[in-house]
Amino acid sequence: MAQLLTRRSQRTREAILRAARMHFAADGYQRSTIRAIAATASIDPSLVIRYFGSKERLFDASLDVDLELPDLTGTPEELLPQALITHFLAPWENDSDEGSMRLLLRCAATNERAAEHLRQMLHEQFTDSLRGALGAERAAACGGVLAAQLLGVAYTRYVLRLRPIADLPVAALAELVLPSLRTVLASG
Amino acid sequence: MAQLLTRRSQRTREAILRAARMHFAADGYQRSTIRAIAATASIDPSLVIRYFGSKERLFDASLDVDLELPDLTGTPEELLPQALITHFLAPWENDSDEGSMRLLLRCAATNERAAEHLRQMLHEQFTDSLRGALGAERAAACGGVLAAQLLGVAYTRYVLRLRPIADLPVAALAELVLPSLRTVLASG
DNA sequence: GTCTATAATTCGATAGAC
DNA sequence: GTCTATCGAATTATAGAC
Repeated sequence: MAQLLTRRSQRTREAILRAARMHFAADGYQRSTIRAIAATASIDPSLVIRYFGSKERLFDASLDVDLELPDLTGTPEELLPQALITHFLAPWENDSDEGSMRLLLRCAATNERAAEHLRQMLHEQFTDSLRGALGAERAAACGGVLAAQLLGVAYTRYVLRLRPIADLPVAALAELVLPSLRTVLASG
Repeated sequence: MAQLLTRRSQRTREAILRAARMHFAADGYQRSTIRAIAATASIDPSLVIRYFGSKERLFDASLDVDLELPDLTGTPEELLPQALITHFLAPWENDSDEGSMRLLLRCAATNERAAEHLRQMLHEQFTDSLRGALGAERAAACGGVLAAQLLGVAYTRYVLRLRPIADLPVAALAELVLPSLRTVLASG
């Protein structure tokens, strides 16, 4: 009995989180109202507060996502650019996940809390993943520019939706960006 | 007499616009309140409405900025990457201008009106400037990736403030990005 | 666990005195 | 042209019934 209620509350909690990510990703923090999030989740607005305490804590919970970069240790350097762009763009391309990644990039622009989250995620996951493939020294030399380029593609494609970058199939996009990534690795 | 009043109202109008750009650039559209903008401009909140009609029209006026890219027609191709990065980053580096450029990049992430403004500015000014130097065909082939890369640097440095890109002197940053820009021009 | 009702703020915008 | 006072709407968050 208690188990049933617990399961049900788990589902409610996840429904709230899913709806919150959708709204935060689409409209940013301020314009996303608890009422609208609750409506999307088909529950009462007061439940959002009951489950997450406040709008700000709900936002924090929504920001808790992963790049899910694989371990690149041992990847041959000529395959690294392709691996980087493929795995880096994957969480954005994959729409089964309702905008939890776009959320970070979008909100980091006007919300310091989200920005700190994104910086830390890039520092811990992206840079570390790179270090496994390139070693500490070269990863430090290349990491910044690589991050800027990949962030640029993501911002242009998923946030700003600027053509032609926003319209290309992901494979064509990768082809277009690969030469630059190779250059960075070669010159770093 | 009428002239004196007109000049004074001109100053007031400009003070409001300057304060608005500061707040919009720092906090985005929603979190920037008319009251706070008026306080920064040292005037009464109702004057903001009187001068600009509404918060939204004030926002539109704040978005009306220029990349001020020079005419690149005839620029030798080996000098083009350096010219691009220098002139593209200039309006962001120049802090005499109180964040009117950062405003665009930041707000475009969560405000469709700002996004449309930025897209149009890039389309009209950046792409056209490139067309003068490369011709229509090659400008179309290279423009997208170049825009993504430069936007990536700008987003990383001025909006996200991710190190090391955010901390580098602008000359060192240009050196770091130049190889990639050359590669794009060479492969486009 | 869920919902109704509402308290407490805060905001954009207006009316009118000076 | 500028300021005081305030309206009306929207928001987060809470209290308490069921």
